[in-house]
Amino acid sequence: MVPHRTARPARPAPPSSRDESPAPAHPEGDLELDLRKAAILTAVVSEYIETAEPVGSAHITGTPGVEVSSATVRSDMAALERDGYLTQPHTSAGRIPTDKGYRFFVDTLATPGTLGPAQRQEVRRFFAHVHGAVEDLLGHTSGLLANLTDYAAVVVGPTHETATIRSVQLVDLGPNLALLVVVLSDGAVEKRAIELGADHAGQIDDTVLAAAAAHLTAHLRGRTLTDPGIVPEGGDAAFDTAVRLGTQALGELASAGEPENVFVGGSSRMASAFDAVETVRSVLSILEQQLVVVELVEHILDRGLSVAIGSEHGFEPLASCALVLAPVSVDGETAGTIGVVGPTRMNYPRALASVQIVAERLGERLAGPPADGGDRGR
Amino acid sequence: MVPHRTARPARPAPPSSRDESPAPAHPEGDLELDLRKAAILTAVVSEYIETAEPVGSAHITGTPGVEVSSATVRSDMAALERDGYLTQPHTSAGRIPTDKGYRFFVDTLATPGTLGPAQRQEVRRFFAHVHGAVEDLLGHTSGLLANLTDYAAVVVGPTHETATIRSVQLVDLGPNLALLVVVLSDGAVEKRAIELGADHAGQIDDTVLAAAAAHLTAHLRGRTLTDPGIVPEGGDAAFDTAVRLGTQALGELASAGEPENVFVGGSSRMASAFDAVETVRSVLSILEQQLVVVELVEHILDRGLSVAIGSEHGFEPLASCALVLAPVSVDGETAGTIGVVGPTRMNYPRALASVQIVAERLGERLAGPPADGGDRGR
DNA sequence: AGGTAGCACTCGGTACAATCGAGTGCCAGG
DNA sequence: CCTGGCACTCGATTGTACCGAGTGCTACCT
Repeated sequence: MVPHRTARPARPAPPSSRDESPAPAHPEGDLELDLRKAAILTAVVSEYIETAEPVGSAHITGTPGVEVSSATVRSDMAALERDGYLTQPHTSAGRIPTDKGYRFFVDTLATPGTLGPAQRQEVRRFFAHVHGAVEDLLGHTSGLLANLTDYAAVVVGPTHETATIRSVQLVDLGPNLALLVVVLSDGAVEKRAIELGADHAGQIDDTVLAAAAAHLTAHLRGRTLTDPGIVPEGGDAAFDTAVRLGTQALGELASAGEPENVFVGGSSRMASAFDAVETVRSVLSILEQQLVVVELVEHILDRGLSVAIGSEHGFEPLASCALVLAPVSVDGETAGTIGVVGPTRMNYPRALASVQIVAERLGERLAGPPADGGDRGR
Repeated sequence: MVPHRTARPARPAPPSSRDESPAPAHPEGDLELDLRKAAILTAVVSEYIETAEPVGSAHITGTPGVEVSSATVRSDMAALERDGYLTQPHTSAGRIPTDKGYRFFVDTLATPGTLGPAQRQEVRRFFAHVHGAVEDLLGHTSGLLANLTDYAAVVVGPTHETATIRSVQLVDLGPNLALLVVVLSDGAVEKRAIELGADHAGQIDDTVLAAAAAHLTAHLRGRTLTDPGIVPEGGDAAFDTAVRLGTQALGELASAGEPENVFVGGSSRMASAFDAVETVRSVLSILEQQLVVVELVEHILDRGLSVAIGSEHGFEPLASCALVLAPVSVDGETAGTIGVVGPTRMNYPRALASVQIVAERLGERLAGPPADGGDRGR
């Protein structure tokens, strides 16, 4: 129920890195961070997320849990740096968090953050007013999420792998051209053009197409696209040809690398997220490759993470990015994923809160279209 | 056949701006540019497109048509500046072209430029290998065009306004849910979910749906989505309900602001096109709003332009951009538009050449799917 | 022992002046 | 009408000094 806490094993720190630590064996957390160190680290991360500037020891004295002098903070910061939670861009500058530092911050986050009333309102209005096909809904959702978080948002729709065929239709489109239209149980509609070829010209008319379509529907209903089974022939020549062409088109459709409906919204926001133009360009170009995005998202989820920070996802071109993901569940089943992509110094609390609430609402919406009438949900 | 030459009236210069000109009445072109001035302007534009730096008088002495000293060039440049073709970023800097300067450059361009063999090869390979539905083809085409030009590319597919209905189908999707699937004559497939409502539960089964669909098809075939006409009722209650719900969904479908299938590719390339991050951000955010893009493109075409430079399109947020467009014609009819969006200092020759060839090939492809077999076209 | 105050040190950023040089406008002379 | 020459402009570059935020270390305090 708390998707931002990642399912990583309890001991993230490699044991070999501790022998340097001057800290004595505390009675409390074994090799977890000192309470104060934790507070300091949290403060540094928060501050850096906000200001994007290296934060010095003096800046965080006085924040809750850090009622000590700057000198003490300094020594703790040095320790945190030794342990890999912080870095210095250069000597005599403040510290900035490492990926590991962000990780700690996210993992110890008490609450995923809450949205402001304006944001909540936006979400409510969105789901009250949005309409149209599922594809459009998903597309617009990516826009919503981008708006809420001010980062790029991705929405990966459900794959049709488990969806079964509900109907097959063949529509005449003119000379020698027909269209195969397949409706799947999840409401998706796939289509593919079929060339009849000059040799069957005239033989295959509307009647034949309709008969062949009925035949295909009868035999394919309930099967999946990827494993349609075999459709027997058994009519006259024209009929069999139509069936054969239809089956063939169906096969091509299944193998034609489904686009895995994925929507990336708000990528323009990456422009302000980084200062180096080259970084912006490369990140944008990654986001354009929807296939890569899908793979990345699935790779991250496979590893059991819902937040992947910088190097954690192991995808070099996005090393300066973090992803916050959440599955969308419909009736208990996972029906896609949504998430945001931002700089590693992203506002995690807000991102987590936004992703969580949108995932939830989207799930509800996908489960049952809006109860007509009262649109002031919940 | 030469789409880059715009259809603007012959005399772009307002007559009032000439009385300042010290140049005597030339016997040749009345108030067209001096031959040498034209050469100089062209040289400045070319140079600036290449280097992105203000070009000084000395840089272009010696280029064809400009066999004079730098001093002469200077005085001509001053005149060109007075006439609004060039500007100086600041005193004692070189000149950069104004929108009007680019316009002249484009209008007097002898040839739209030719692509390198590598590019030609890329186009050929693309159209030889691409496959799948029209939507995918258009989407990939935007990627191709972005690759060729190194700018963002837009592909606007044909609207379905004139397409007629070929088939209407109603598919049962589970409890109280059905799907309306409409196939149009241009091969497009539209769909919309229909809620049957609890009160008809059980009454409307597969058989009723099929009958209603056949009824709808019979009466709607050949009509357009926007003007479907009236479908008579005339069966039992369940049948009529199904027909009514279907008609209603059809109406919603038509009015539900068709997404006007539009594809924007390669927007990441805008990151390198401008130096100001803010410009990048705003341009990208425009490109994300497909509706705006479509309107802009149509607005430009309506004005008879195929190249819109900076202020010419009158769209403030893209004032620093130029668009190069070309219609895609299929069997003599316009079936969409493709184009590129880049900085005003874009490589017009290459952009024009790329847009032209891709538009042509895309048209051919849309007219008739690939002649199976020999894919070494033309 | 852990925290603190103090201190020397580092080093990026800024401010300022000097200089450079690309480029201009103008003018007198071919 | 073009050209060479010249004074001038002004952004960019370089060098220098300096400021100050921030650090690490150590002696000292509780």
